[in-house]
Amino acid sequence: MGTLDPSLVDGMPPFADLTPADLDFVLSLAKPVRYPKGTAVFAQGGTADSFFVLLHGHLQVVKLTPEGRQVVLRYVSPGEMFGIAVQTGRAAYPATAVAVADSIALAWPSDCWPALLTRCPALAAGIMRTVGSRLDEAHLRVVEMSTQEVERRVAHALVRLVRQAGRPVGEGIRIDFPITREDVAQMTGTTLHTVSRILSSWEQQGLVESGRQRIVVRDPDRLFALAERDGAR
Amino acid sequence: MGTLDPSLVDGMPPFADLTPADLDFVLSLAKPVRYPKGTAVFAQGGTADSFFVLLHGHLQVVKLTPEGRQVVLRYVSPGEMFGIAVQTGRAAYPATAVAVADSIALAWPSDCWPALLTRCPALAAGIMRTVGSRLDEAHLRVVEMSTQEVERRVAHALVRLVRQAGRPVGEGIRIDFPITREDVAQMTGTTLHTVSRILSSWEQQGLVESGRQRIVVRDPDRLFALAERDGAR
DNA sequence: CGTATACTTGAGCTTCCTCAACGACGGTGG
DNA sequence: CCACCGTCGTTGAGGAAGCTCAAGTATACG
Repeated sequence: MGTLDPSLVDGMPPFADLTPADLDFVLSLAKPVRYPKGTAVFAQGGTADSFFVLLHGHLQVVKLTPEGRQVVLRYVSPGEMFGIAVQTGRAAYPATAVAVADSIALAWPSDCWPALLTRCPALAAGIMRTVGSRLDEAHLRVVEMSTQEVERRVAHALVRLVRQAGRPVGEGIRIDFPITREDVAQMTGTTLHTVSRILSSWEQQGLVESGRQRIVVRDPDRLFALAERDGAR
Repeated sequence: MGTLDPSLVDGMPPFADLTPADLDFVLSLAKPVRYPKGTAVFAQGGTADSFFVLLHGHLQVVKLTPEGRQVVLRYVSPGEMFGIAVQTGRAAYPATAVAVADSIALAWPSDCWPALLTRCPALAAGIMRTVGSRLDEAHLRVVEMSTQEVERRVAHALVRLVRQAGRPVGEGIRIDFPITREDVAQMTGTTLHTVSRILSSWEQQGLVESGRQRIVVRDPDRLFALAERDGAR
């Protein structure tokens, strides 16, 4: 059995700076795995025995509170690493990753991380950058939740989704995976009712066009303005 | 001029695993700097030309929004690293660090990080763990702000402060640096008024005892229960 | 002793959540 | 192909948590 095609991870930040030989080595340790829609890649609290790069599809990363409430931490798009708990010295995954569309990921066993690291020290820097930008995003979200009202937070969430998983369609940009009002609510710390009202209002203003598990942004500029601009009506 | 006393960083996680010789090397590149109360160690947006370990005192790390609102990201206590932006590949500090008490820090020039890394690769893992746990904390805070009411968030903030900077006094544990209602509000995403009301109410219940820039927790157990327990009164 | 900064407390109001009911879409099986 | 049913979405009414506005009071520092 040959090694995987290097073009699979073409241009993915952590692997971009590797020599072809090193890349081959890295890929030789990985296994591609399919995750049909609805299946979990790993579960919060489970032993962190692998880390991943998403090749195809979309994942939702959720955190469950002791009281049973869910919060969506982020969505994973192709090209992104996820499940990188070993690298941060954690034995267990701090959240659950679920495929929201049929997905394929490359999986590395956690215990090959030391070998990878000695062979390609540059990987460490790449991971550091990744974790660093996750930290920035998390801090940004804390600031947002501390200072902005719900409508603006929802606008911001949609902007991020469009940037990350936007797919141009007829008249607008569509979020490229099924997403419910409840999902958006769990991203923004509100309720599905409030999200529904906001989307309804935006729909009347021609800002978005949405339906069952489907959101199409028709006017990205105005949405962006809503997210960024001052409380100015 | 000799090198710094290794006992300065005794038991500080990122340096714990270094050989005495390596530790000497690391310390030879650092300079101790004093930051009187009220002065900034670095400012948000400024070039990240140094990284630090706090030796003495306490810092507040704040993020400023475009609209001019402040959010307190964390407090730094002795032994903790801070300003580690180079390590995550950032050119500028994402937040401002201000001394809330007279403080002393060890400062390394950012450009000596590569040299440090080649000499002591183990440092990378230590930093990764640090950044990883910051990420966990940030995510925890997002979850908290999404799901818990203000009183509980304030309780949680106080618990963390007690753990991190609690100093036993006569009858209780005191937060070991000046902290205002406004500061607590900026940690929890609320207003100084609400914090004031909550502390007043807790004071009447004998839970805390507080005054101008001063908070003493008299009953840590009950405070902890307030922070962790279900909405059960 | 005066002034600046921090804290307290009340009253009213806004935002958003909760509760409730209904409507619509889409997949499944007859 | 149609009817059914589960899931998702919409919308209204009421209420509560916490913010805003507004005084007024204490504490430290010069």
